[in-house]
Parts: sequence; C-alpha cells; structure tokens
Amino acid sequence: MKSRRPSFTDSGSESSELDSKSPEKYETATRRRMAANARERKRMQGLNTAFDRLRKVVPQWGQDKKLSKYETLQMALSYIMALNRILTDAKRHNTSHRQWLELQFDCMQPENYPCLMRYDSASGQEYIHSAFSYQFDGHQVHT
DNA sequence: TAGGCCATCTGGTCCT
DNA sequence: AGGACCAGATGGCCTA
Repeated sequence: MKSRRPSFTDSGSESSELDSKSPEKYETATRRRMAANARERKRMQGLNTAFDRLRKVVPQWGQDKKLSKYETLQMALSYIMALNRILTDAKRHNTSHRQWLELQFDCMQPENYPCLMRYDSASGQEYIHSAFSYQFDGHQVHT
C-alpha cells in the first residue's frame, strides 16, 4: 500500500453523518465501502498486470526506465500500425525475403513512432524522446 | 522544489 | 442489491 487518503471509515464528515443513523447501518455501510475499496484495488492491480504484459511485447529501444502507462499505450498503437504496414507492404510488393527484412528495419525506425515525439515547452520545438538514443546497428530493440 | 507518475479512496452510474 | 467501471481528489515517491 503506497498511500492512503483518510477514509470515512477512519473519520470524517461522512462518518459523522452516518453516526447519526443506527450503528447497524453505519456498520453495513462501512463494510460495503471497504469491500468496494478492496474490489477496486484488485481491479486496478489487474489493469496494471495487463500494462506490464503490454510493456513486455512493445519495443523499448534500449530504454532502462519503464514506459509510463500513457507511453505504453501510445507505443503499442504505433507498433501495431508499423507491423500492419509491414504486412500490407510485403503483400503488395510480393517482396523477396531479403527485401522483406529491409522493409522491416525501415519500418522500425524511431521516426515511425510519433508517440514518443515530445514537445519541448522551453524551446517550443519537438524533440525525440531519449528512448530513441539507441544503436540500431547493435539491434538493441527489446521486445 | 516543481512536476510527473502512481496507488488509493470515494461517489456516481450502469448493468445483472 | 451488489458488482463493475469510471473519473475526480488526494497524497506519496522520484527525478530534473
């Protein structure tokens, strides 16, 4: 448990309001709220597990720091589009194996991942996220 | 120290 | 009625 807001089960306005009702009702409401909190925690944990699984299959470009949830979604979107492009291009041109591989590398260039283009508020210009400071020759594409 | 990211709590809404 | 889902609020942790 990382942090915890003061809940109405501890003390607070809601608590005092419920105190004016019967103790049974207060107890029932408290129990229901705590159960709902537990369910919500579990739901969010499931969501985070899904994000972790998504991070594992999405390119990391040698980045040591894990992608945020927002970045993960953006990267997944771009990755899917890039893969889709590979498939459609390969079909269209009926390429050889070597050509197909070259096409893949071409599609995997960072500039094909606009999700990681950041806006620099200081300079007012776009710049490439540090995630792309990788050596492509070294094939440091972590998936 | 400010800003980003995150976990948690909470109340509202919708669905079964 | 109770569970699932969602969004807003809040506070902790971390980094530049």
